[in-house]
Amino acid sequence: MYQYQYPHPAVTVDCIIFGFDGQNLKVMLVQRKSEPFAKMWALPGAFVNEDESLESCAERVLMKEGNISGVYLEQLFTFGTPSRDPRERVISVAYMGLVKTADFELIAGNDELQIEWRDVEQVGDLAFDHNDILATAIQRIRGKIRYQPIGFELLDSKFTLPQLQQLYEAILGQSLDRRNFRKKLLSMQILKQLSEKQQNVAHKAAFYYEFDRERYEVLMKEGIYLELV
Amino acid sequence: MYQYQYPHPAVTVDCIIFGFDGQNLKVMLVQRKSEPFAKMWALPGAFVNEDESLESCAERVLMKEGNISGVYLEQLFTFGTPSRDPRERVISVAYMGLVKTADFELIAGNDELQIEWRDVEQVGDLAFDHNDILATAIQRIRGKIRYQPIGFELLDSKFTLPQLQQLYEAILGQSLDRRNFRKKLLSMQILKQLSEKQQNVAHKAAFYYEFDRERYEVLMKEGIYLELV
DNA sequence: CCAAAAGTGTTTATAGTACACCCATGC
DNA sequence: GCATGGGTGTACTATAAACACTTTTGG
Repeated sequence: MYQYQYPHPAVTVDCIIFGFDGQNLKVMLVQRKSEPFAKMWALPGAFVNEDESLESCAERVLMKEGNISGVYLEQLFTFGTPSRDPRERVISVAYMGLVKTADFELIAGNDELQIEWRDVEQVGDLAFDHNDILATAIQRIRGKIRYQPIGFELLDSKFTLPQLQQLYEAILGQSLDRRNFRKKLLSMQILKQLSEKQQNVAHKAAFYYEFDRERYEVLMKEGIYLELV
Repeated sequence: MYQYQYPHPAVTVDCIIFGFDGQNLKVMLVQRKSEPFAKMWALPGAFVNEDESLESCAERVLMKEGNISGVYLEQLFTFGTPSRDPRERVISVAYMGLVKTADFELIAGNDELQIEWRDVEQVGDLAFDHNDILATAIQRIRGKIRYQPIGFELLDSKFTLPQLQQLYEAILGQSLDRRNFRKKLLSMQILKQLSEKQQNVAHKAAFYYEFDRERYEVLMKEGIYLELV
């Protein structure tokens, strides 16, 4: 038993993990085994341990659900409505993660019946206030992808420009002009073209590119403001 | 005594309240009466009550320190490094507030020796990790003022364009061209010019303007993206 | 040779930037 | 009449937006 002089809320970290399958933006969901909200789908999360930072807690969740580490993570928002959990006062710090789905091995935790990637447009009613959390995350990724090179976190390290454009279109929910998209992305010089091309495609093969992180860091140090789309 | 089966951290809300004195951007600081960090300056804050939302807690802090309500508040970030408070694990949800200093009556709380507006450039060492929190807030306001009409929250409802420009220059830490600044702000049509002018100034009197909130909301509904500076 | 998707340039419109002089007011 | 700060317009540059045809590949 843990005793305190004043009431202390429980604190969890809930994770919105976005992935991309080449067509649509996906989010990782788990199906709860126990009450409250048994059998409902929810965002993966964990209670924060006593000596663990919030970010480490998010990393622990990723390790638990998919045996993965070292991915892009950012704090999203903290949800603290007193009634958001029927058991007790629970404050949830939400983290947004961007991963390559291929690197992830989905492993349902002990409290979970299933785990899966779900299209962000086909998420039904989630447990707790997780629909609100997801909505906040979608808003964040839509805003951020325009001026920070976070899209690359969702693709393999080698990707074609049409794949990158498809990702932007899926996230923004609108189509973009191919010529203008290429012109803009290439003009910032944060992409390295490889000599390698796509193989076995029934049309002209696209070149692969890589994100040039060093070049990007140089631009950031110079205080250059990117507007990617 | 409050008992829990698992350890629960304490949760506080700390507030970064920005004000503007016509020249420089100010932040509200309180001087701590007791340990830890006795006599040091800190951001005003409070422990979150059991049945209070995070936002209500921030509002309570504002009411306590300055008997004010109904001001602009937004959640900034949650700071949760395990060692950030030497007493016990304390997670702090930071809120940023923008106020008109004239509306505020500074009232030192029971735990506080003093309370004052301090120039953001002249804040020394603060208690806890409050220098980090302040740095995050300055970054946020600098980013946000470029595309959201939050500057008006720091000025009287009637203001002149040179006053508004002075505010932008203070926040961004750079000077702006007067003609271009006026052109841009006026072109978005979110300012209403009043017939009234400045009085008793030893130079040409400037016209007063008001922020046109209804017009702004219409623009937002149309999905128009403003870039104010 | 056909279908499918990749690659490519130019023109036009819009927005940003740089810059200097006259005007109104109080003392 | 002088010092102080308010108000204004134009030319130039850079960026954004619109738009159609040719190329490569597998089947």
